[in-house]
Amino acid sequence: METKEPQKTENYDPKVDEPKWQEFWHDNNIFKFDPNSKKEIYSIDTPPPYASADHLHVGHGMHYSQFEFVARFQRMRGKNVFFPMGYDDNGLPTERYVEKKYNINKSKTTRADFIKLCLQETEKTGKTYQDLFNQLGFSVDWDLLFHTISDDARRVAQLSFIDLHEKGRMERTDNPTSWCTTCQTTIAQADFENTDVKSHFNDIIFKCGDQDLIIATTRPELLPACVALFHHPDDKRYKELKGKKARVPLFDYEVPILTDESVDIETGTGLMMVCTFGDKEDIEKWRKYKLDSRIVLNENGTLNDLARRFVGMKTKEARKDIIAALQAAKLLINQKEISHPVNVHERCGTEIEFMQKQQWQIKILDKKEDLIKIANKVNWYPEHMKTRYEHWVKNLQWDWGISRQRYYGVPFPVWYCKSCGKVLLPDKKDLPVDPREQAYKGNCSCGSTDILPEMDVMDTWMTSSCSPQINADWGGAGERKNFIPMSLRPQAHDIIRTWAFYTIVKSYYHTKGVPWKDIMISGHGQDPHGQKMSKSKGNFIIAQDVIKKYSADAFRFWAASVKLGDDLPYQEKDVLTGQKTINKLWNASKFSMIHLQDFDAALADKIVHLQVMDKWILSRLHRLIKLCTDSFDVYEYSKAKMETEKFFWGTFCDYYLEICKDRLYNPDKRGQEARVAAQFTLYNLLLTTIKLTAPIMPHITEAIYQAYFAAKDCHKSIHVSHWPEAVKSFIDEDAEKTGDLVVEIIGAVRKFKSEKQVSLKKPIKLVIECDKDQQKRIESALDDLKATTTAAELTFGNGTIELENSKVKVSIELVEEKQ
RNA sequence: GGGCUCGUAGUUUAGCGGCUAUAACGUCCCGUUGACGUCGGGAAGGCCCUCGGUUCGAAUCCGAGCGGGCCCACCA
Repeated sequence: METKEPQKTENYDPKVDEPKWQEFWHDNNIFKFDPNSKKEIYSIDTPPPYASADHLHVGHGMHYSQFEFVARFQRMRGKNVFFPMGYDDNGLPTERYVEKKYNINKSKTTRADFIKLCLQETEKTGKTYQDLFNQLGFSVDWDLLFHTISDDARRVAQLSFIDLHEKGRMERTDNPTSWCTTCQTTIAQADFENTDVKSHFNDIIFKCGDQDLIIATTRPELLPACVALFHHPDDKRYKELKGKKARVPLFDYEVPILTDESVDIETGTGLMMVCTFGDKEDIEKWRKYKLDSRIVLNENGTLNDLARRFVGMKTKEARKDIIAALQAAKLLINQKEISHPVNVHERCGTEIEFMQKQQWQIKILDKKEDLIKIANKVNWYPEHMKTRYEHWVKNLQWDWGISRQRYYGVPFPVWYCKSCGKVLLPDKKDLPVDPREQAYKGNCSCGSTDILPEMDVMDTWMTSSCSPQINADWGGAGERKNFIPMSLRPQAHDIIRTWAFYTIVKSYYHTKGVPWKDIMISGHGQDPHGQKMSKSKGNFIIAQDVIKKYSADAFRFWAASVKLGDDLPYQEKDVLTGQKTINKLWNASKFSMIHLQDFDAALADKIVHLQVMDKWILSRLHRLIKLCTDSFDVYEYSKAKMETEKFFWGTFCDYYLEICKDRLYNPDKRGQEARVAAQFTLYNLLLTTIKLTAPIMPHITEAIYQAYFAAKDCHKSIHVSHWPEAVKSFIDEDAEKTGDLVVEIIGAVRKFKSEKQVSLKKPIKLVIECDKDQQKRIESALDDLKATTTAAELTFGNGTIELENSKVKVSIELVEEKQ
């Protein structure tokens, strides 16, 4: 294949050059995964974003950039990088997005129309994401793109269902479950979110014979659902109530009065009303004491005729009216304003209700210990994120309900026999199937042909939790064997309880193994004041806007400035610093390239006699290589970036470039050998520096590589070139000591000139007082030192003088220039 | 209420047992240096949240507290 050569430019302009290099990578298949390669595979379980956004904010860009650094590093390390992109375009998030955008809801449209709309939006958002990822310079292999609504992903999710069913992990129950009255579907514990709600504690009178019993409740609208009163067995106030019945006010029927240890004597009046179902406690007691069912809530959140004259009202409305009615009947004796946290559905903010529904669950509560153990076999970066996982698993209260009474999701591969009730599963090789659209092949074993499809779809996490299996094309024609565990799962910390957890559940149940070797967990990008970004708050900073204004490399520079796992406030000034760094890299390279025109890298290796300042900086460089490599290996890209930046700007540019100039410009004075030594050093310095920077700032480093190094370093792109090796023989402590001393003297001279307010070019007379060892050192770099400090004269005094870091005293005089 | 995490110059941060405690941005002063003014040099700026403890020695380790962020529990 012929390499396309982009046109070389004199100046580097990210607005023009970044898209050019992106095209270059694309045209030359730089990031293509090679299934036939013998190289070690490094596979990334890329987070498939929900197809439910018009724009992505800088936090998304930050998170995705952080593991993109890793992909580029591993590629340069010689790995065969499997870096896919996926879109999580099935399920409730997409449905909600569509409902909001078109102001519709599932009950007001047909399934077919709704699905069509979802698919259409899915495609649009896919395009938005692809644009962003391309603009950021993402090194994904787009041929590996997957959609969770695709046939392949459906097949995997259905295969997963059937496998779990076979393994006895799948259960169909009609246990009361959490329900969203807006989305009108069952939901899982992981879909909850907490918000503080202002409400009232209402003290309401129940009658027990002639006695008034006062119960405190926040949910008077559930009075018609009341099935019992409870108090603590040791509560003296209510001892004599045992075995008696109480009359429910307004609705006028009797409920038993029972005792249970779990009732808190201190809370409210110590008397508790149990309904079907107000909360989890109600469900427990209902089950434990086999209480009556008085289901008063409809699926859409209105009350049914058990509510008598309040029938048809929504809960909030009924609450108001029932309180008014109680007041009128003098049955409400007190009302206290409170604020309490309430579980709401994270997709729509609706308060969670409970509903008895036939649904599929994956049993997890009986395997908590195993699920914690298996997570220990994954390397967590940063490690403390594992604690969050453990706490979540320990505190789980519900099995994983995966049924959703929705349209746009992966259908269950399930039919039921109407006569015997048997669950009928398809043949695995026929997957994916859609029982809503196609008939079951064959009859039930009982002989019946009366077969009903399952109409629900699966929870969106049912698919995304299979992302490793989707990437491995489980059950597909091109199934990748030995692909799992994947090398890396990158994700943000807010979805540990969902995506990380569910993926581990699946992997453990399917294979008893881990889904990946490492997991790296990013923090959140925040607004400049450390606040969470949201559209409603108006502090939403769109990633593309920043890239457009500055550049992708500058954006990535910002994204690399925080430790893995930490939240990062968006600071425009940091992006600006990135922009300046791009400029500095280009200019330092321009200078270097001019002086490297006549340099033969291949020969130089043998003949060069390095000078002490060359040895000094090369020693530093090789320490840096070691540090960067070790850092990237444990996902500490921010450390690598910071140290490289410091070295490049503060040591390479500020000192070495100044030191070597005299040798480069004046070979007649300094000798050809001294010049070649400087060239050799410069060549290695620059090439190594841009390689170390390449994962973070891929565009500018590619531009520099192509402008000079590609032909010599012999790779099509810097991003498939070899990551630098830290070579021990370059570590030279003696040279470092000398170099540091020289640098310190240069610093002293600069300070002197600055205080005298003269140009750094101004000639001086330099007298250095130091010991013999130091004198020897300085003499070994004498010409470089004189040139850099523009010292017309340099002499040594005698004796050791204690001053500054190296205990050397320097006296400096300005030399009057002859006109 | 429980857990995790963070608290260092005006801002964002490095350091995580011993240096006069990093650096960048901002501020102030200076510099027509042949890569770069998107630059170079210099300066000012810090009770390293508070209080205890461990230690010869604490920004760093431990305990308590205060204050942010996140996660979870709390709906009677």
